[in-house]
Amino acid sequence: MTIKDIAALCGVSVSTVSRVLNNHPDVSAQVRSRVMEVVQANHYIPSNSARDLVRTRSDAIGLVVRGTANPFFAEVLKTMEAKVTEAGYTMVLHQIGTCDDELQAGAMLERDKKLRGLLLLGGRSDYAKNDVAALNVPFVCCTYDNSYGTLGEEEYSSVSIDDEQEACRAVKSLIGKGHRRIAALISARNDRSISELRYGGYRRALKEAGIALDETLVEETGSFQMPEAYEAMERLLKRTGEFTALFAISDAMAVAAIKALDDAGRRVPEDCSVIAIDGITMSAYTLPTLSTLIQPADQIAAEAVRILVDRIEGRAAGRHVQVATILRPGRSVCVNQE
Amino acid sequence: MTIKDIAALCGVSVSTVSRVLNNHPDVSAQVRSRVMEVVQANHYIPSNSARDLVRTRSDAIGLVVRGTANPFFAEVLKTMEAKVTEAGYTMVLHQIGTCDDELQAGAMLERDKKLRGLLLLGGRSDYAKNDVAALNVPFVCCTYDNSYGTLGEEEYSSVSIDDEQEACRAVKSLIGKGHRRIAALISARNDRSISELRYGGYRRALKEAGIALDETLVEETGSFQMPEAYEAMERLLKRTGEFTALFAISDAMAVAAIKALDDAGRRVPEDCSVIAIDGITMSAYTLPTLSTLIQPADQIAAEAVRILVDRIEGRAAGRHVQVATILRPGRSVCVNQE
DNA sequence: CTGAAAGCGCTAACAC
DNA sequence: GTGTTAGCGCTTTCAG
Repeated sequence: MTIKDIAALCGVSVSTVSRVLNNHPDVSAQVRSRVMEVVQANHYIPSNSARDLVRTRSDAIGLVVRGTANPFFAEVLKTMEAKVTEAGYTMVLHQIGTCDDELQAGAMLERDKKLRGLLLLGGRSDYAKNDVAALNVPFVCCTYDNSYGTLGEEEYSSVSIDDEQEACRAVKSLIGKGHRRIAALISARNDRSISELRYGGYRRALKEAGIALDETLVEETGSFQMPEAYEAMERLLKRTGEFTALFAISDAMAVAAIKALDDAGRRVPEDCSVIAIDGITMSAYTLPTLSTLIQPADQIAAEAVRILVDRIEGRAAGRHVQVATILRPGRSVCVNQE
Repeated sequence: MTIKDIAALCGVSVSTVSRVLNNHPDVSAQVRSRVMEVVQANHYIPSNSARDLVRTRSDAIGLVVRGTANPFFAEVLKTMEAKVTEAGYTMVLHQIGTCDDELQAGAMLERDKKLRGLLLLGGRSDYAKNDVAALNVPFVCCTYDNSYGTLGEEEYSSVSIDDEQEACRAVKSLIGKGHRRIAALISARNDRSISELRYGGYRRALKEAGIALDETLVEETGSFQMPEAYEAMERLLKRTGEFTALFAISDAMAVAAIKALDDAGRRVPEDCSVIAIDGITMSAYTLPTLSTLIQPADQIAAEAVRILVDRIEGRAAGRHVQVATILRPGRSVCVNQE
């Protein structure tokens, strides 16, 4: 069933049907309702392929989300959609796996949907010039920047927290409570991304407090998932129990770690304080509720859309915003009782 | 940059470029490598719109996921993708919000991507004949069926748990532990879907045990989210504390309820046992770990793909599979101690 | 092995 | 207010 069939069924031309379908004003009410009738009756749906192909320009902003599982992204996504609409654009969402390439996905979307701009939610922090050359519209990296890449400041935009700084802050808050033997649960020491950055913050906090780094207190999970975090914590506990606090680089990892501690007979926070970074909804409802530095999802989303729209409309060049986290005090941290 | 530009740049025709791009064998190695070179250098990406438009048939199976937030779906999705590939098809994923219409989204996808079949993950349980008339390929409803609809058995396929039966089983397990005053945390009494079905199972379990239904022990959350579940639990606790166990229709709701109970000074399971249905990863890592009936994600996914492929290849008519849940014993249930 | 040409279904001028 | 028609970028016969 094509627009041609509908036109024939109605005894009008394809352009008239097209006009009705696209809410153009210059169609008589009579013809309009007749066309709508036939469209409904035949369950006719216009082909987006054909539409996208013929349209030379759109008001669409693309959003490529890398990592469906990340619950934090769901919250950002919601606000982004609202802000994009508010700015008079439409949003095209595209989710990809953690293993997929967000730049390639973005380039594809740009091509197909004739995007005006691109929002990248989660991605690599090591873009080279040639990587982003595939993109011909402004883009904003959300929740990450280009710490390990070779892009110039002007060549991209970003909105994120200062991962190194915030991790440092989290660990220092532990130190402030009298903890000196602080374990770290990270994804990987050198993932050229979030984990590496936050691990760097952990190391700096220790250093600035005059505490020597003890690598036996650091465990890598290899992922951001709960099962792997639980297992990593088991390994750590098997190796050494000599710590009074734990810094986890994400909420989900922290929650799994608390369970591992509990299973090993160590109470949280009495026997081990736990702090993390993220601030997802879930960790506010687990017991004990998690103390964490929350990434302000709404602010990140709003800022990202604002920057992108400004760029699209020619009001700005590459801009980089770092938003501050907010401490959400839970019940997982207490003063060192040793 | 179009295929024409690439052709011009290479000094060949568009058909040759097309052949290279689609891995057709009849192109000389020399020309092939030259074309690839130019494609890479120019970051050329073929237009999917144009491709989809011209292609009359594909090997694609569409997957429409309704409700990004649902962590259970993420697990099903993964297995589905593997099984679809294994069967020699490609998968096209499309995520929509809880408020969107999965049939419309599916019809659109079918049209655009020339689908051979459709997998619907999460959806309404009350389709009428006219609703599904928009679909021209076989489809399988996953995690739900048509309990409240008017479809004939032959008109669709489904893979799900028996929500009423499993809820009944969950509540009976509570009764078996000596509980008689059992509260229920549901989404809505009459959502014509999961919540209504599971609430029905709750009522039947009570009835068959000779326990009168006490509506004051039933609270509606209006959603499946944790904050709403927490608040609903607060309302319930404010109204009455006279229950020794709680049945929640989902894991996430149960975890939030446990937190509400804890905040109200009631220990789980000592003061109140809690059981739910779902079996998401998260609830195995909260404290106390949740006792729940797990929906076997892998089995649902595998079964759904098998049914769909059978239908596509003409080996079967509408088929309906109900998979059994598996009890995952946690620490949230104990014998009634009153 | 390679090229020319016919559409896929639709929108948007441009006529009437 | 309505119809005619030229492409959008691509794949795919069909020739050579």
